[in-house]
Amino acid sequence: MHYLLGKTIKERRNMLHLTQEDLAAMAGVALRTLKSLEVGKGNPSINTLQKISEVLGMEVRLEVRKLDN
Amino acid sequence: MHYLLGKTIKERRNMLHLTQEDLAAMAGVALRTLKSLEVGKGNPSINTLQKISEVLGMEVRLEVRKLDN
DNA sequence: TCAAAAAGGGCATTATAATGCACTATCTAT
DNA sequence: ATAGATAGTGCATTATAATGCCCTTTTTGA
Repeated sequence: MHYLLGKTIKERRNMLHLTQEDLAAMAGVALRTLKSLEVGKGNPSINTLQKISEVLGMEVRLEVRKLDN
Repeated sequence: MHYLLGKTIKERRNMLHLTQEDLAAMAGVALRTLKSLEVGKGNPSINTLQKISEVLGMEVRLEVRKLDN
């Protein structure tokens, strides 16, 4: 269901040359959690998402949908 | 912690003239869940957030942080 | 090649989000 | 002012996210 989310995280992580282990440690989330997330499994809380996003220099935003797609 | 998130949801909901009961029903989440979320309590999953965002014509996005704030 | 590193997954446990219920507080029209 | 509608909260329960352990698969550098 959140395949795109995991894909985004994985791509950004690779772009920064971080391993899953690096990112998980830096973000303060369990490696197992990050692994699952990246392959699109699970339904992360925004806490988890934000901790990871922080390290990736990204942010979770809630915004009005742009017209069209 | 997610005070801003709840505030955003509440503002958008009022803008659309929906009650918490309306929104919760339309989004398919428990009223209790929405209430807590709007006052900044809890740590919603992105599923919950997305269901609510959908009804509000909003979306949860993960994007690279803009330079500065 | 092939050994080490990195990624992916099964499963049990723990922490906590989601929910229901019942109540109180606040807002809103009359 | 006051009744009904809407919003906020405490607490117990249920569903599930987060985690740890351990093993398999895939990738990568020498």
